[in-house]
Amino acid sequence: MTTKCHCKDIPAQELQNIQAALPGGQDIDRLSDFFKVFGDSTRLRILYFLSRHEFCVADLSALTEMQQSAISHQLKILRLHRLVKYRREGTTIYYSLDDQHVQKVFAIALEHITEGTGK
Amino acid sequence: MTTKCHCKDIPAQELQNIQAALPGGQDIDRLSDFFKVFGDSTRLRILYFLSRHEFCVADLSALTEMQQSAISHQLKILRLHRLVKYRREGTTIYYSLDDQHVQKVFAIALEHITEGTGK
DNA sequence: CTTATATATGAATATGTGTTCATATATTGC
DNA sequence: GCAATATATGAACACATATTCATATATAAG
Repeated sequence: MTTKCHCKDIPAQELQNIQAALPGGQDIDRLSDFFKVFGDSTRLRILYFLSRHEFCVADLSALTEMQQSAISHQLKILRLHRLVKYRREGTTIYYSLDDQHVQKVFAIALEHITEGTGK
Repeated sequence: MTTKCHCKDIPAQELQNIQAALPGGQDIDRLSDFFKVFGDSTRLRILYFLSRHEFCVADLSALTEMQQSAISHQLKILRLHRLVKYRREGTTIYYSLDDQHVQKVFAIALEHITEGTGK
């Protein structure tokens, strides 16, 4: 749907260009899905712990003080988004980070959080 | 709650250090709240448009093809998280980005999304 | 094959969240 | 004051999602 600008100073042509350059609907959805993964404190804590060390499910359960089942469910989500990988050793499964971007995203988000008057 | 590692090769001391270094519960919550804001495609599109130009509510409504009310609700969330700012001109209110990190976060997320086999 | 252990999974539930609808507020011009 | 316009807001609803409980799967040891 082409848009008509209600405001005075934006040429219709420029508006159209901007709208046309919007990443496709699918890309936007993939982007928001990516961020959704980080939008949960349990998953965030799991990612934090894995950023320091490889851990098995039981340990993540203990570290986060959450039930094993909850951790397994969240690890599945992290797996599907390729943010963690795992290896089996007997009955134990060790998880670790599978993405170099995780650390970067953390760093920038922290910048935002900590800026301003100790907000 | 101090944790006892179920796995063989991690010294209890190191575990404790890792858990102790976890950002406080409040910080984790603020972090996940920050990401939650990006975890919605409507908000993401608004942020994208604002990254290209300042816009009034009616224009954002037209560009996103969503009702004015929905846009206002989302803009409120973006305001509360200090991601956008606004200025009034008559009855019209112009919104723009209020955070330098937004662009960076976008870039890194896109890296993640576009890596691999055109996933 | 049976038991024990570690992890995964499905169903149920409770809580959170985005959109819509109706309406309120704020500004401008008359 | 009143009408018109742009935006904001509260309630309702529909939908998504995180956790729990019970149970299934997988591996190892005997």
